[in-house]
Amino acid sequence: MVASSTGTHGGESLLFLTDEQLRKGIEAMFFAYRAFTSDPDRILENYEYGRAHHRAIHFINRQPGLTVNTLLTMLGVTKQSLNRVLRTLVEDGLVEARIGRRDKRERNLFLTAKGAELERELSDAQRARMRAAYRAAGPAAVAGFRQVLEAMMDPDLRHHYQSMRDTAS
Amino acid sequence: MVASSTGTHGGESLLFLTDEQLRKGIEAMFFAYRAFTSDPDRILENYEYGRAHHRAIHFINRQPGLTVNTLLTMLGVTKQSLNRVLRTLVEDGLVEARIGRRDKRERNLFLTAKGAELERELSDAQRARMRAAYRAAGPAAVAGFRQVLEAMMDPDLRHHYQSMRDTAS
DNA sequence: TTGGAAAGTCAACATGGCTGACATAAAATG
DNA sequence: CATTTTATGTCAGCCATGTTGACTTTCCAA
Repeated sequence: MVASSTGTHGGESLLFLTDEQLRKGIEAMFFAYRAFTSDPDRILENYEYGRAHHRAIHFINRQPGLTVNTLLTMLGVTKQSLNRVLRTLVEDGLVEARIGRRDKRERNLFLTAKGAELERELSDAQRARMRAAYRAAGPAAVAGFRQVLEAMMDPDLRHHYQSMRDTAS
Repeated sequence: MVASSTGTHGGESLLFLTDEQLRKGIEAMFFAYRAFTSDPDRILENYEYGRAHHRAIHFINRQPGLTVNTLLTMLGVTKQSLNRVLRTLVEDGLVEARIGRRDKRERNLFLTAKGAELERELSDAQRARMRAAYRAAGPAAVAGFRQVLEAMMDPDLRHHYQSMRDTAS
């Protein structure tokens, strides 16, 4: 632990809220996110796909059968933008778009076996880095990591994050 | 199922390293980073600048007088890409590129008063979110947050991160 | 029956990555 | 001094992925 920033009994040091500490946090986000995306990006160079395809595949895998609209709000892009990506994934047989049973206007999205295979390759790489970082930092740090990230999210997106099935995979 | 990886053999619970936990971490990074960039992005819409300009301004502010090459490696883009951004910033009087004293081939980059002003506006917004997240999560969580992010970085970029002037702690 | 929602599509445009090629000035090296 | 290397800048073009706007089809629901 950062000793100096934890010395807060009644006196409230709040050293961890200095502009300098906040700036360190900002840069940590920048550099870590770069690393975080680099592994899948490297893999995707071998395919005709990009980061946008990865994101779509990730969320379809996470929540099989989700509708286009749901995916849209999770990704935070326009339907035109997503559609361009989704179309190639469907054409290439990585994603299946089944007409909704209740509501036939909706499309429920699923990964095919081929799609699941790519998803695994991408997420394996990403998990490997995450696992190494988690292991190096330890359980307590991981808890803090998650707490801060969750507090940083916009409330509506936080709901998407929290609503994840915690038992899956 | 993750059940197998929840096994607590040896007494040390590695529950935080299950695939499910790692996936939560991956999504936390995604959603948090989205939020993290949203505030400056919103501000930049009022100007003719984008995220790339923000990043350049950020690092020039952090390390006044740094060379183009240094900035290049920190940002991890090509010189053509950076130059496009840097040129507009210099033309618009936000950045000054002074010829190096020791080595006249080099350009030392500085923010002008106008550049510093925009930097402050952008980083104020970003810090505000970071501060709120830090405050909500507390000092111990912040320490863990930083530990995990640092462990996640590529070693060479980690050096850039660590070499920051760190006045506090 | 009609209005609105879900999805798909076309077109056009902006940003910001990339590669490749080339120019200039200055440092470094033989 | 001559040559090579380095730091920077620039032009041209390509690609991925974001945007807005307009329009269609299908279908649910009031």
